[in-house]
Amino acid sequence: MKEKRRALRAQMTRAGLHAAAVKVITREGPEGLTMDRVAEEAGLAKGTLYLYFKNKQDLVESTVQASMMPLVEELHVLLDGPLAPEEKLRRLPLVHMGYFEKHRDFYRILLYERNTVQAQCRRRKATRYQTFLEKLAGVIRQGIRSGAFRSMDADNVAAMLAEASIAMIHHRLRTERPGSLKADAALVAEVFLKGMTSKENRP
Amino acid sequence: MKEKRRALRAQMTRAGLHAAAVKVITREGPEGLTMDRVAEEAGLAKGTLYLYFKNKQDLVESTVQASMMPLVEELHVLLDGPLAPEEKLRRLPLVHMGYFEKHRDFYRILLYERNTVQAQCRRRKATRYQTFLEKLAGVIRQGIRSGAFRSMDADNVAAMLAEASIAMIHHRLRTERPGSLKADAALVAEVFLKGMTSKENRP
Amino acid sequence: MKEKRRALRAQMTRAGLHAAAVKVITREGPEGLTMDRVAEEAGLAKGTLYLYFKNKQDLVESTVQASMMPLVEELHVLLDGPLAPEEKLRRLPLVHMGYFEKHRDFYRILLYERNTVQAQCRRRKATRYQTFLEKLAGVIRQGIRSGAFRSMDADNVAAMLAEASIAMIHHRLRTERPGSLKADAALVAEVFLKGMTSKENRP
Amino acid sequence: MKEKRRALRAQMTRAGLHAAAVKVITREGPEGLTMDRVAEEAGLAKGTLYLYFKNKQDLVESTVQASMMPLVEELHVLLDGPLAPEEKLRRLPLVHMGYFEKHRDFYRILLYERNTVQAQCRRRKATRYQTFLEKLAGVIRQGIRSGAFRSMDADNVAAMLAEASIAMIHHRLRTERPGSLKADAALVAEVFLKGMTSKENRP
DNA sequence: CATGAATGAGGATTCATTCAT
DNA sequence: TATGAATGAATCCTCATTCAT
Repeated sequence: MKEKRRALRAQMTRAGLHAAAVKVITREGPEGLTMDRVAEEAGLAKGTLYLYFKNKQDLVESTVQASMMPLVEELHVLLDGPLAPEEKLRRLPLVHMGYFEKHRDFYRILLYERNTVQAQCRRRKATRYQTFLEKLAGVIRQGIRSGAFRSMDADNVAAMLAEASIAMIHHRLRTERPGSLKADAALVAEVFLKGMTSKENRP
Repeated sequence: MKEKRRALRAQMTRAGLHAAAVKVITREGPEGLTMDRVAEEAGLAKGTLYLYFKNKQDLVESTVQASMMPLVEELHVLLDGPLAPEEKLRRLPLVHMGYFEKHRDFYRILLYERNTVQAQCRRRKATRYQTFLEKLAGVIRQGIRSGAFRSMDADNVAAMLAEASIAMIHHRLRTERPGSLKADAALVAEVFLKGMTSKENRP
Repeated sequence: MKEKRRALRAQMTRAGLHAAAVKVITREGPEGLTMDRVAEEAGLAKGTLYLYFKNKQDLVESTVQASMMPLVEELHVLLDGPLAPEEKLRRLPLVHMGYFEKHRDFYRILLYERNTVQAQCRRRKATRYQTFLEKLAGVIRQGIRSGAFRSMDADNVAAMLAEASIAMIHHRLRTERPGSLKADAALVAEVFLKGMTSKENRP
Repeated sequence: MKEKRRALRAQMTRAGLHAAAVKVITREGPEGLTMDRVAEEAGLAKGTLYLYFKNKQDLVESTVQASMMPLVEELHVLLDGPLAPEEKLRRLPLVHMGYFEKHRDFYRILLYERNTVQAQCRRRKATRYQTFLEKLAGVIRQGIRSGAFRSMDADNVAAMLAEASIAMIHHRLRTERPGSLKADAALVAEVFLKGMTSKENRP
C-alpha cells in the first residue's frame, strides 16, 4: 500500500524532471542542459535530482526514453501490423510527423538523441533509432520481395525515408504557418512510394 | 606589398587553424573541441588563437564556413548552371555525397553545423544551408513549371532531398564496406526523380 | 520500569549502529563512512540515526569508544593488577595483539581513532589512548624504582612499546599467513624487557 | 635557455604549492586538504593548480614525495653504507627523528602517507615506507647472520623499530619542552640494540 | 606577432542534516 | 519513534579568455 504510494509519487517526480529537462533543452539547447537548470526549472534543489537519477547521463537517457517511447511504440505497432508494406510506408510519415506536431518540445530531444547516436555508434550500442531503421528496412525488403517495390538497398532507403520525414518536421516547425499536416505527410509518402515502385515507369 | 604578404600569411595561419579544429572535432567529437586542443594540434600557443579569431564561436563558425565553402560552391555552380532541372537534381546527390566521401572529416563538421544552426535559427540569421535549400527549391519550382515535376511544395521537397542525401552519407560512413558511391547517389536521384515526376505513372 | 525497557532498547539500537559503522569502515575505508551507508547497513532510515546520535562525529566517537572499551578494560585490569612490573609488560603485547586478532574489524577503527586523535590533541582533550599510555608509564616507573628496569624516560618508552605492538598487529594483518600470535607477542615483550633491564648485561 | 628559465620557474611554483599543501594539512588535517585551500594558501587561483598538477591525487603524491625524499635519501645512505649492522641501527633513530625535528610540518605528512599506505596496500603498490622497511629488515638479517643479534623475525622487528621512532617523534611534538633529541634517539637505539643482542642474557 | 601563465565562472557530484508526516 | 524526501554547502575539475612579457 504505502509502497505503491511512494513509488507513484516518485514516478511523478521523475516525470516532472523529465519535463523540466525537455524544457531546458528546448530553451537553451543541448549544451545548455545542466543539472542546475533542470533543478531550477523543476523547482527543486540540485541535490534532489540525484535522488531520482544516478547521473546526468541517467537523467538524459531517461528523458529521451520517456519522450520517445510513445512514438516508438506507435511506429512499431504500425510496422509490425498486418498492412501491406506499401500501406505501412504510406502511413508512416503521418505517424512520425504527427507525433512531433503534438509534442513540439520533443523535436529538440529527437535531434539530441540523433547526435548522441554518433557517440554511441562507436560503442556499438544499438539505439532505438537504429532498431527502428532496421525494422523499417525489413518492411521495405518485404515490399521488394512482394514485387511492390523495385530492387534496391533497403537500409539506405529506410534511412532516407526517415530523414525525409524529420526534414519535413523541421521545416514545419520553422515555418510561421505551415500547411496541412496531412498534406505534408502525404507528400513524403507519395514521393517515396512512387519513387520506389517497380514497373511501368519507363513505358 | 608588405600588406599583402602579411595578409597572406595570416590567411595561411587561419587555414591551419581551421584544419586543426577539424581534426580535433573528428578525433574528439564536438564536445572535445577546446581552444587548448586546437592550439596544440596547430602547434601554436593558446593565446595566439585570439589573434586570428575573436572568439571560440568565431573560430568555429569560420571553420565550418571554410569546410563547407567548396561544397557550397560546387552546389551553386550546378544549380545555377544551364542544365534542365531534372538533370540538376539527378546530379545533385553525387556532388553532395562525393564531397564528404573525399573529405570524410567534414561530415562531423556538417553535423556540428546542423546543431548550431538550431540556435541561430532563432536569430533569423540565414545560413548557407538555408540559402542552398532555397536555391534548390527554386530549381524544383522551375521543374514544376516546365511540367517535368508534378505540382508540390518545392521548399518541402528540397529539404527532403537534401536530408536524404545526408542520410545516405551518414549511412555510408557507418558501414564497414559501403557499396559504390555512384550507385548510392543514383538511388537517391532515382527515388526522388521518379517520385516527383508528374502523372503518367498511374495510367 | 518502562523507562528501563526503553533505555535498554535504545542501547541495543545504538550497539547495532556501532556494529554497522564498524562494518562500513572495514568494508569501505574511513572515507567511505557515510551516514547513508551506516543506515543502510543497519537497516534503518537515515533520519533515524539522528535519534540516537547528535552528529556524525558523535556516532563515530561513540563507535570508537564502544569498540575500544573492552580492550581498554583488559589493559587496565592488567596494569592495575598485582603482578610485578616486568610481568605486566611481558603480558601486555599478547593482550594488546590478541584483541585485534579476535576483532580484526577493530583495527581499522584503531587507526581511524589515531588519526582523529591528532585533531583532538589540540583541544587538549585527554583520550583513552593517552590515559592508557600514562598508566603504562606509571608501571614502567615502578619497575625502574624497583630496580628491574634501568633509569629512563618512562613516557617515551611507554609510547614506544605501545606503538611497537600496534606495528606488529599491522604487520600480521597484512601478512598472508602470519606466524603464531604468541610467538610474535613474545618477540615484542622480549625485545623490550631485555632492552629495558638494567646494567648487568655488560659484564 | 628560455626553456630552462621556464622549467625553473615551474619548479619553483610547484615547490610553493607543495609548501602550501603541507601548511594546509598541518593546519586543517588531512580531511581539510582541499584544492581551494591550497590555492588560497599559495595565493593562486583554483584553476592554476591544475597547470602544475594533473589531479588532487597528483598534488598530494607529489607533495608527499617531495617532503619525504630527503629523509628517505638519508635513510638509504645510512642503511646501504659500510657500517656494521649494530652501528646502522644505533644511528637510525637519530636520523629519523632529526629529520622531523628540523621539518616539524612534515610529521603530518608522514602520518598522511602511512594512512594512504593502507589503501594502497590492497593494490599491492609498494610504497616508499615499505621499501624502507624491507631494507631495514635486510640489515637486521645481516646482524643476525653475523651473530650480533639473536635469531628472530627481521620484518617484524624492523616494523617495531620504525614505529617506535615515529612514536618518539610524535611524543616529542606533543610535549611542551621535550628533552634532548640525542638522548631520546639514544633511548630508542639502546632499547632495541640491547633487546636484540644474542648472548649472555640468561647467565 | 607570439607566448603561456593566470584567472574564475560554471558544472557534476556527494553528503551531513533537517523536518513534515 | 521512525521515516525518507529535500536541502545546499562543499568539493573536484574544465575551459574560454586575458594580459604582461
